[in-house]
Amino acid sequence: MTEKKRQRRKDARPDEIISAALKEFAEKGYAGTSIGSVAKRADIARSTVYIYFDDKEALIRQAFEDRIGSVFANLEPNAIPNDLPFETVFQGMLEVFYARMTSPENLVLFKVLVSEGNVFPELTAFYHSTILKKGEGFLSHFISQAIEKGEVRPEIIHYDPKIIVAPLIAAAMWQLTFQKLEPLDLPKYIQGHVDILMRGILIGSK
Amino acid sequence: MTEKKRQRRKDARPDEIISAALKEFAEKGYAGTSIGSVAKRADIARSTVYIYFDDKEALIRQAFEDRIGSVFANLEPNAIPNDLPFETVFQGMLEVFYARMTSPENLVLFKVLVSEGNVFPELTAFYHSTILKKGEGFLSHFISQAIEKGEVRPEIIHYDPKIIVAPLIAAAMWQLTFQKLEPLDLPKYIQGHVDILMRGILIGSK
DNA sequence: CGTTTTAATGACACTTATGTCATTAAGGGA
DNA sequence: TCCCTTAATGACATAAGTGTCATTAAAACG
Repeated sequence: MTEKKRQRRKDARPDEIISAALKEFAEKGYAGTSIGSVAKRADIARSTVYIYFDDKEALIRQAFEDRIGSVFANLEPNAIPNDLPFETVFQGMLEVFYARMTSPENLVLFKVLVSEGNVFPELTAFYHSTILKKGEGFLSHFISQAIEKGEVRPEIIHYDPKIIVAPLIAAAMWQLTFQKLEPLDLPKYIQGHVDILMRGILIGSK
Repeated sequence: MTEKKRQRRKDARPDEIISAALKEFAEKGYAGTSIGSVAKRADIARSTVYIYFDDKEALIRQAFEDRIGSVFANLEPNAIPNDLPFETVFQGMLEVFYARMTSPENLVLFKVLVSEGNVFPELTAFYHSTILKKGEGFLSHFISQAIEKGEVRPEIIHYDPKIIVAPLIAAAMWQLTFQKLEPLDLPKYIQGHVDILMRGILIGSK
């Protein structure tokens, strides 16, 4: 059996606890997770958790604040290359979005959001403004550029931009719920998304 | 205050309890709901619930079995009119799907599924085979017909059919989570879905 | 090396939920 | 109308989780 020795690591603890918590949340859901199980997973005493977090609510709050950034980190609207055809750039962009949205890291947050959105409206609002609005802004900007350059039908700007990325949201949803049962063939799925969408929004069909 | 009098209603109880449970689940989530709160909502004693259901798990199981049917009830592939243009029929079909998928009844099941899918894999499997596979089959059949009639590009059959209805799943997802914050303009959303999709999959663009 | 600080712990009191069961009374049949 | 079946209830025992606090010991410091 592994001998245990107390360790004092004030700085590292919070992050370790959050990581452990997110793993638990992914498995049992937020409401189904006890502080005790988080502590066990982090390999510390239950009461130690209370040194760093007031309660489970503070834990999920902090988790959102800490981890939500990674989803859209390092995405700069200005970084979009202006000389390549829309379709090429768009596909590249989508691939990044898909990878990030379907990452285990983001899927947990997503899952907690769906389950506990009613209970913690601030989390919903936070995710909405941080991830979705940012993504939507990024997307709109990008589409506008393409319209100006005459590549995309101008009417498109009047549609709900969510339509454009709906398959992305659906994919996250799907992976979250049915991955084990029938995992998505993501590259193929993306290809379908891009093909149909491009024909749907580009000026002049192939 | 309302005077209470015991009532013996063996036949009606199970359904009343399930209804109360689903309302609770919608508000607090499955894991966050106690048998006590369900009983209170159904206006009966807590122990009465145990007469009809072994435990909370039995309750959600029964709820799925009872209520899942309504989503795709009365949908017959053969009932699809064969003489109207694909776009017209498809839009009509989508409208029905949207209405059913975003109904509160279905959204609760959906929510429970996302939150508790890991904990109760059978529920996931049940929903998958009952709702999704059925919907997918229905859709594929419909698309095939349209391809045969020369209305839809034949390549479409090779795509993941989920792409076609992804905006539908995304819409359910959205309503479930962000309805209060930023409700979908469903008719407009559907219009966007249909427009882009039709241009994307029909033979010859407008 | 001895002292001091404080992170970490285990035990305690408390709250909330579960599942069972003997008791009660609704209401249909004789 | 009275009785008898059994649906419904309230009370009980048990289990699981919460948050607090005095005690312990790691490790930084002089």
